[in-house]
Amino acid sequence: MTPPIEVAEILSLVRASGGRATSTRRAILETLVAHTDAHPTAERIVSTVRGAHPDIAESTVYRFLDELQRLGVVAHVRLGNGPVVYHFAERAHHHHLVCDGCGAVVEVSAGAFDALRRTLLASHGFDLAVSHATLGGRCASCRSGSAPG
Amino acid sequence: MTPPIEVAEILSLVRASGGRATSTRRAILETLVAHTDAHPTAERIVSTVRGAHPDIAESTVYRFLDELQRLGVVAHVRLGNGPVVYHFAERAHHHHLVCDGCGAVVEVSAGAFDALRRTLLASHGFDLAVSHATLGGRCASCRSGSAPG
DNA sequence: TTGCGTGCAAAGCCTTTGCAACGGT
DNA sequence: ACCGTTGCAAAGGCTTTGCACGCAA
Repeated sequence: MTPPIEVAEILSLVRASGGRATSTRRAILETLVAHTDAHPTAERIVSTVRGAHPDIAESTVYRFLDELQRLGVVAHVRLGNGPVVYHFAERAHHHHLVCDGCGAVVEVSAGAFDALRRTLLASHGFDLAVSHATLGGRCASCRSGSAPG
Repeated sequence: MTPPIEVAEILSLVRASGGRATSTRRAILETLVAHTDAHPTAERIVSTVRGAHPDIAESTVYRFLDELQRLGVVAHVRLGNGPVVYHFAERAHHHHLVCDGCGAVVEVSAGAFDALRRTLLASHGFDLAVSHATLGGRCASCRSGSAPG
């Protein structure tokens, strides 16, 4: 039930779900693995993959990322107002705090959310994703200053 | 420090910050007050305001909502993939759970977040907004069924 | 009178869609 | 051979921007 994070395993999962393991998809996955600790946008993924596949289309990346998301392999997150960023669902044991004042993004380990997660499951039957939260608020430095951005 | 939720008070706040109290702005605020318990999009606000101001431009609404957000009067929230929705910051004592499977939006009272809020403040100096959270996960009905959307 | 606010129209950013050719199984 | 996948290009949804006129303070 735990989605894999190795290229070969993910491609097996794709095949098992009726999809096909193409070289383009392998290249996209390799890029994602290389960015495991970052939060690449679709555009960033495209330009990295172009190293190996110069003709890859943006739409291909969007479509495959969508499928990976459906399979539970990756999650997409909105940080601030920019484009969506992607990351492996299993690898991302953190959530994001986005400052309303300056737009800074702070990562918090998912452990801080354990209690909340249990609460939401009990009260609303809602299973909070370990990887998928973006919370607004005001960061330490914006709070010490006075005015909003 | 608590932002007001009455039209006249908000317009005073706008003036105090160097802005001007125009009839267009009054109409936008009245629309927001009328939608206090909903989550209107910019488009919804525009079409409602057109009742009183047929020629109001979308850009005017976006610009004023931006300013209200800077003043801390309203917050904007992303629910799912659609357009941003707006609401009064003070009135919204709830957060949003968005189901990754079916897109359903569940509201949770902010009280459930009190413990988390204290934790984040202590550990990261981050002041979680009472009104600004959107959490991903899987809702009760999608969990009882088996497959994702 | 000063300069912010406004409508209009156009551009912008990110993402999705249609379609014919391609390629995995 | 079948059918999912791809590149290309165009459209799409939502939001922002430029500019000249109008109006609040």
